[in-house]
Amino acid sequence: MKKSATTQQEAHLAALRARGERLTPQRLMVLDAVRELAGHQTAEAIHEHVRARYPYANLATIYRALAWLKEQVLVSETDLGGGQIEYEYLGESRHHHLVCLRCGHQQAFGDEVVAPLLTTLRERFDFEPRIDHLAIFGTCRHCRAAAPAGATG
Amino acid sequence: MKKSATTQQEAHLAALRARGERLTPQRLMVLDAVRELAGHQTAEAIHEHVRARYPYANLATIYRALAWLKEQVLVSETDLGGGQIEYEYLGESRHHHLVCLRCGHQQAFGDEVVAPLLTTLRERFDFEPRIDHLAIFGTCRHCRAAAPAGATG
DNA sequence: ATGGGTGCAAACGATTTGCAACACG
DNA sequence: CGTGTTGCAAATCGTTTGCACCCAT
Repeated sequence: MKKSATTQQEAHLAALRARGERLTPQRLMVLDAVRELAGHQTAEAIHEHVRARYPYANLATIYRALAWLKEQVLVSETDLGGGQIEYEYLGESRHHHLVCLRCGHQQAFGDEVVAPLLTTLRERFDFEPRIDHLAIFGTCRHCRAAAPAGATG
Repeated sequence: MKKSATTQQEAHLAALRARGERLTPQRLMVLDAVRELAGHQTAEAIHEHVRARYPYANLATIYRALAWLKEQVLVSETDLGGGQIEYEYLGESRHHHLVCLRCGHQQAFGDEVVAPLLTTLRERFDFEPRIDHLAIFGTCRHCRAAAPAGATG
């Protein structure tokens, strides 16, 4: 019997309130935006989305809300090297991405693929990893087929 | 019979020359700097190091040389989130780092720990990963012991 | 001569911050 | 009521770029 994502979410938010954290409208709007947009989003894209309903929304506030949401493990922050940081909603299930260096194609994969690595790190180094999102660069299947190995750039 | 790192290096450089790549003094100096400094270094630190011998060295050139060295897989680029990109010499053996979110402590670990993950990605997604350096954040053994789990920030 | 590399200085632009007014708990 | 948050605008600062000159091929 698995609770729905929404219920889970509500519980999470309630816990935050109980901890005395401030769930301001702006923060909630940013959370909604990240959830609705889905996938990696830039601060600016999130800003636009929020602006649609709340025109006074300020970019600085978006950044501050995202930083806070990241602390609360509700949002992940990833730098795909595009000069802009990307944010993503963290639902119940973590997932990661394979990014092709040639064509830019992105493919998601589940957290279970990374789980063994995490276990190893815990056992061998007594280190508790906190991997919210992993971006692994390389060459996708299409580009592998299209060109001989070796060249990466 | 394993060749020395230096010989290996020379072979690599010779191969570049053969390919028609330009091994300018500046690029060589940057390569040396990264190798001598060891560990993650910022562009500025590398700049300082090179400057000691070649006062005319320019930051912009350092950046351009680093970008080139990265393409040649002689140097890795990592963003540890400190607002500055860090560069590291890529010797024969890859290694990665565990970074503690609390105390900032860094611990290196060998590529063999990551190897199984790479294999999985290859087999399951036909994706050829190119992981020059991985920075995994989390809580180190000391901080784990010092404080109860849960809190990450 | 020709294409690329370098030095210099100026531009860039995503993110951060100071401050006063304001809202939440 | 007091501490934390927001909005606004300006600052920050690591990195990139335009351009003229120089080098190696």
